[in-house]
Amino acid sequence: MEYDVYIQTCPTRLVLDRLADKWAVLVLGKLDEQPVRFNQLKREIDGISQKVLSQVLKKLERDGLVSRSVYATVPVTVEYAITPLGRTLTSTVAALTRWAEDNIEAVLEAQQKYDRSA
Amino acid sequence: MEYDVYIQTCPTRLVLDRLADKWAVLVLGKLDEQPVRFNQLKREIDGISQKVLSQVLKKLERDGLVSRSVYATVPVTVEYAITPLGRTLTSTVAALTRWAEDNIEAVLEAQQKYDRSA
DNA sequence: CAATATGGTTTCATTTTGATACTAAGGAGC
DNA sequence: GCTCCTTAGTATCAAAATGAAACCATATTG
Repeated sequence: MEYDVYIQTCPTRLVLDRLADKWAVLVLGKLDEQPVRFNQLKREIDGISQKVLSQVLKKLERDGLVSRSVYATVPVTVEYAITPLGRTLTSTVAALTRWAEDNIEAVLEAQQKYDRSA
Repeated sequence: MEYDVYIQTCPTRLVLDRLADKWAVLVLGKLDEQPVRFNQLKREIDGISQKVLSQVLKKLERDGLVSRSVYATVPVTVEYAITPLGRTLTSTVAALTRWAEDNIEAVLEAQQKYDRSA
């Protein structure tokens, strides 16, 4: 197989575009812990809008990374969970958020140095 | 320090937003192999525009992940290279592209299944 | 009878992105 | 000496994505 993300028309490019997204990373990170309902996700991912959360979940579901279950309660309950395929990805996206948290101070320092010299 | 990417105003959120980006991932992946010049990057990252490449490189440089060296040749040579800080990140972003290449078929299958049932 | 909760969709203004053209400086070919 | 090519970008403008807010149906609570 000749898949290569560096070729624009390669389908892997579309997948990378989906995953290399701030909101997708945060959603997958939350679902990795446990299944979560729509509004709970919205509350836990500070700053995400309903529209974007809805769109991200729909795309992740379409890609087979997330499953959606509806329960006929009142009001309706919709629970999102990670799939086995999605589970193979979570350690990678978790590494991204961990890197950000571990190296934020070095990054901020570099930014200040850059801004002073400019 | 209480850094948490799930808080909107946390500086780590800005870093995640920078890294969780298709173009940044592809640029870092190329620079991980060796220093590369501007137009060579543009040629190797199929589909990137000059403007976006320029912006991404500038931000990565500001964050201390990439260094920029200018040589007074004719025409001028500008070489971009990964920094030690950037080097601590490349294995993570490489894992992202590798996941995309390894799991693309499962994703495409999930998409077809989803589209058929809709 | 109004307020709150569920999980969304719709609308519209603002941002971001991408495609294209343009810059300047020098070398190569004719 | 004229034209084209290369370098590494910036400027411009249309198109697409995003974000904030309002709206929807349903049903329970106060």
